[in-house]
Amino acid sequence: MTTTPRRATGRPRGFDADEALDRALLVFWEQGYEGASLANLTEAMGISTASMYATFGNKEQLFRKALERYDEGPSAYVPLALAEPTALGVARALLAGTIRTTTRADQPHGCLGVQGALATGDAGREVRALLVDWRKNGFARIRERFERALAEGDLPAGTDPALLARYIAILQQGIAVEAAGGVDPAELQELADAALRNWPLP
Amino acid sequence: MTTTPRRATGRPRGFDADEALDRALLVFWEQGYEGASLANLTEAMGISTASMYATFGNKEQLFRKALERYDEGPSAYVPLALAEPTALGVARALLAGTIRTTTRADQPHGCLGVQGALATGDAGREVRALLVDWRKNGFARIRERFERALAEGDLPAGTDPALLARYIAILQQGIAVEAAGGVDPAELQELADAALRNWPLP
DNA sequence: TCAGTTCTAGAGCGATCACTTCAGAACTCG
DNA sequence: CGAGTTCTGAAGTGATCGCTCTAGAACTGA
Repeated sequence: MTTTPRRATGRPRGFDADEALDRALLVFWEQGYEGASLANLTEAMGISTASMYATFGNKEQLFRKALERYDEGPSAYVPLALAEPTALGVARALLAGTIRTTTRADQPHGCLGVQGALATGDAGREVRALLVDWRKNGFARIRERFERALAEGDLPAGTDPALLARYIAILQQGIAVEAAGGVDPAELQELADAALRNWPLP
Repeated sequence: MTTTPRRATGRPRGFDADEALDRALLVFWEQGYEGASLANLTEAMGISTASMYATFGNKEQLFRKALERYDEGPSAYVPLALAEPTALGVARALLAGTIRTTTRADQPHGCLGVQGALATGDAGREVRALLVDWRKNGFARIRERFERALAEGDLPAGTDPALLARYIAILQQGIAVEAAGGVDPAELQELADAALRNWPLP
């Protein structure tokens, strides 16, 4: 479904493509696009390189699909947060979701969209650009949500929605870097609370 | 001086070690530790691999020395900022310095201490840990400065210096990620001003 | 001048990189 | 059943990885 549409004929695939993708996601998340070798990936996925190429195309396309899984799974808190009724509620939910996702014990720490390919050599140039767009898109969705909040009177007149959105995005990314370094989630949550203490109320 | 003490005898080195290090720094900064290949590095440095190994040891030690150069050069604003007379002045100078350093047109965008090795494969594990320590140390210096400010009455009683330091560190790292994505420095400066608008004054 | 020392260009090391090939296994359909 | 299709394990592709070796160049001190 999320990968290749199955044909009715021929030898059936000997593995679950979505499950293999989830395992690849964990490898990319922890080691980054360039740091994750095909040997690492296929070993974690439990399949041969031939199966990987037949199913996913190549390493870059595997990463793109892993990023989509990241959106559907670990990053699924974002649309839920944006649906919160108030701008402050949105901000709170975004930061709490970021902290939860970047510090979970059973997952790599940090954010795939940040550490997946922040600086790369030539081989990673396109994936690097992909993640720049991914982060830009995240910012744009927050900005649009705050623009709506402003129009609805949920933010005081004169508030700059883009500036506020940039504030949240920067806090998210800063939190992701801290989380990658192993900082305690409780401390990050304390910080998130403090960072929203002077939120502009209508 | 910063590298190998010169002997009086033998064939003299045919290049300036510090200048070569500066060029290596730029490559690591842009491509990250794993993304920068020895071929990239030595080509930028203008020397052979044999000269690189004789002078700097190996790739990891080259990175460690490049990070020291980073502290002395692009990151030299930090001790100056910490020497500002007030806590608010410290915070302002740290954010302004971060923005300046991570967005200069003649340098790679972003921060070496963040994007040099945020997520790596096995080969980059030690450099990754090195940068975690580098960031931890940066945070600790800010925290200590704010503890002093609290003792001096430059921050209101009851203020948590560690929390405030974490706030600055997270803003710095978030700014670094945004800068790596090409965000306009003017917008980042606007954000920095806004983020300090509710600073706790004594 | 010449012995002693250090540096460097070029070739080359085994290992690993992303990726491909191919023979045969495992299925569906008629 | 056999024909047709698809998947997979193993072996192997050229390129590049970080790193080393060696011959000789370039210096100093005696």
